[in-house]
Amino acid sequence: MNIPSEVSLRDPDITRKCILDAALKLFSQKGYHGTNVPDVAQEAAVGAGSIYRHFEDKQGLVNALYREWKEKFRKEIMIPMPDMNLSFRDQFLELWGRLWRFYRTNPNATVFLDVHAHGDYLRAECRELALRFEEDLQQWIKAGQQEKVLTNAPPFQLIAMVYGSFLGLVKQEQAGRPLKAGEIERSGDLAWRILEP
Amino acid sequence: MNIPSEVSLRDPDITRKCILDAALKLFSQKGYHGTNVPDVAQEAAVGAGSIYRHFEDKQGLVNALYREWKEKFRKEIMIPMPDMNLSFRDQFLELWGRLWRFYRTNPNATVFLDVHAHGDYLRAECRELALRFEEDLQQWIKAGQQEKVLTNAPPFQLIAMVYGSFLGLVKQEQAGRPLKAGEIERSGDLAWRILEP
Amino acid sequence: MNIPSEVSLRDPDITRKCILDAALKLFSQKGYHGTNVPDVAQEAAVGAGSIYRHFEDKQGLVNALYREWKEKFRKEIMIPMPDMNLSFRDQFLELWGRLWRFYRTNPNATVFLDVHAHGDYLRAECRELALRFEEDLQQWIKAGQQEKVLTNAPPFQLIAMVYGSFLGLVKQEQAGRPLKAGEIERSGDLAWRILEP
Amino acid sequence: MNIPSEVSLRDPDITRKCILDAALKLFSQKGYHGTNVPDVAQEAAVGAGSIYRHFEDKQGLVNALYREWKEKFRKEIMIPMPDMNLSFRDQFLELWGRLWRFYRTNPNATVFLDVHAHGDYLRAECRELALRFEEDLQQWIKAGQQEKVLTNAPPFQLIAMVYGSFLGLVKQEQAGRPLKAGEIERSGDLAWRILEP
DNA sequence: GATGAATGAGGCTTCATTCAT
DNA sequence: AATGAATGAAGCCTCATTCAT
Repeated sequence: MNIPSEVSLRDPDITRKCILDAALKLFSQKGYHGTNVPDVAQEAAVGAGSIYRHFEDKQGLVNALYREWKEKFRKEIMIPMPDMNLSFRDQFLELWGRLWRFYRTNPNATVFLDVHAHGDYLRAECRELALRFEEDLQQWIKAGQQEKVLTNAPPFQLIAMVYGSFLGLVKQEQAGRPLKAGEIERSGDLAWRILEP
Repeated sequence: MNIPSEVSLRDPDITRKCILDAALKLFSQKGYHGTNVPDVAQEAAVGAGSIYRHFEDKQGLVNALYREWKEKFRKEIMIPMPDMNLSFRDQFLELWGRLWRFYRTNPNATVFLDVHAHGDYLRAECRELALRFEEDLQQWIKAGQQEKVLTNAPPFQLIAMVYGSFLGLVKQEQAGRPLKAGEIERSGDLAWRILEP
Repeated sequence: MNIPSEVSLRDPDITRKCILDAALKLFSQKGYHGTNVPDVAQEAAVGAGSIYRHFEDKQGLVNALYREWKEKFRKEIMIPMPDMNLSFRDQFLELWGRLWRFYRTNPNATVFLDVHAHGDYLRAECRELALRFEEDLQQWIKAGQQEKVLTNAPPFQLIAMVYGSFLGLVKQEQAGRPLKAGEIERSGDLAWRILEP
Repeated sequence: MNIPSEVSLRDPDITRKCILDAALKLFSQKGYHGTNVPDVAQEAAVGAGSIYRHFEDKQGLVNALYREWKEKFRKEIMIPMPDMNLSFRDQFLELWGRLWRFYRTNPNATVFLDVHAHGDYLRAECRELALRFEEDLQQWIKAGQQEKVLTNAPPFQLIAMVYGSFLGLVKQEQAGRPLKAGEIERSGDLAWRILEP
């Protein structure tokens, strides 16, 4: 009854990658509920049914996407931790630079991770990933606070303010106001001020 | 004097208010596409059809909601501008305090305005509202920069970083980690550092 | 976006009845999996969505249908039980006559109850209904066996053979070979022989 | 003499048999529309595509299955016809015994033939098979009626009642209430009564 | 001949919207 | 003005079928 108009010979892993890339683009632009599966399929240039060969369902797709990117994000930002012989300021500037590198390389992923951080379609496992990441950062902050080279405030709040600053700038870029090279460096100086003793 | 022989059981304006409140709650929690009209009606304790008597359609509802709250937000934050005889630092702390007052009084609205700031269901008119607001803030920043009491960086970026910090803290609260009274004040100090010369 | 082409003013209970009747017809003819919901809607002359206003889903629909008809069947066959002053033969012939009356009045329902008796989409509650019915019949058989006016064999088996005979004849009718009036009566005589001592 | 240099790993006929067996199991349990082709393939431990190498399509598969089993059924029940020197009662008991032997050897097939006897996916050829079988039985009945050793009623109806009784007992077994050896024999006595003059 | 990933029509279900009451 | 049952387009998902390997 159904005649596939074109049979792809792609490696299954490549098909999976195409789907994830298409989903990333659409989810980051239109959100989870605003994106529909057939559109993801079209963007990925696969049949709608193929998505279900690689993912349980739409929810399984966001969760896989979130997990993959959150993990990638964590690794690129946190591993390896900046050289502890550097000053905390320089360590911070390194982290800030990594954030920007990640964003510039993966703008959609950066937006996606922000927008989907609290959807009720994310499974517990994904929420824990996010938590674990913040706890690692917290350790770093606490160390600096004990050395009196970071200001004294609840670590979670410092993280929230610094990462919030970063996301604020990201939204500027997304709205069509990109930062120039020097401005990015400058923004690191400004963000560092939040943390200074 | 005429005494109405029959008094409508519900003031239409009250019905409208109920709908807007219900929509605010649901839109802020589940997003535009994740919220459906019958649920808004139920939350508002009105019939589904009644929504269409007060708003063109679902899109008309978000737009009205966004306009009303963005306007309210603008007024509560910007009007009147802090006393220009105060130091810029104190002016800023006043603005930061207003942000927190607004958030604590209207947490759903604060989240709503953030989450829906870039939906493609927002009509141009709403986007302009947001822009105009930022331009007013920009003026304030530029004035400070000319007086050399605010750091030199593109005003839009400073706004983005400061408001981003605020939103970062708001997300912390939404995630169940509320700031104590002293911490809010402290956060103002920290945010101010971004703007210092 | 959607404009109902025709708005029905039917009493909701009537709509529900129309859906049940349409479902009975199609389920009995094509089975559960062979019947699709839009077809039921069309047969019932309602919109496809309306079915979900009255029933949880397709499974909820079969279950409701099965429950209603199994109950109706039980009442028409078993209530009131034939006069116990009659001979068991006459009691049986009365029951056999009721079966035929039920079938002739509700041929689709008779087939439906047979075909769907063991579907794994039937909820436990429905299966119990069927069981309870058989247990009542069993009581009647056991009474006759104690009076030595019914043959001695496991009651369940006697029920199975007699009701099987009835269903065999029903299938003949469904295949286009209806029994004439006298033949129905005759079939009662023949079926009775199974039960005779 | 030629020795094949390479022996096919699987005899095609065996593959075909595996598919038919898997289909029999699933079709008998879940019906035609309730069974899907990939599941048949998995049950048969073959690739989904292999089914289409042996059968036209899903409909071709049921039809082949029905034809094979109906034919096997006919042969096991009717060939050779019981010794005509036996009394009709003994001839009947022989047939009844064959029915039970067939069922006990092929329970799925027995259920399958019953459940799928009237599906509209069966091609005319299959329906005729069923008809021809009944006509043969009819001949046997008519002969007995002419000898006045079988009761006088339309042969089709007698067949329907007797075979209906058999199916009723089969359904009991399928429902988990198996007949003991003596009860099967007993059921033959009871079924015979339907036919007695 | 066998495989199984890919396909997309079609099934089940949701929900924005209407309108008779 | 308010209601809420009804509607049907559109979304999510299944599965019969194909074909490159």
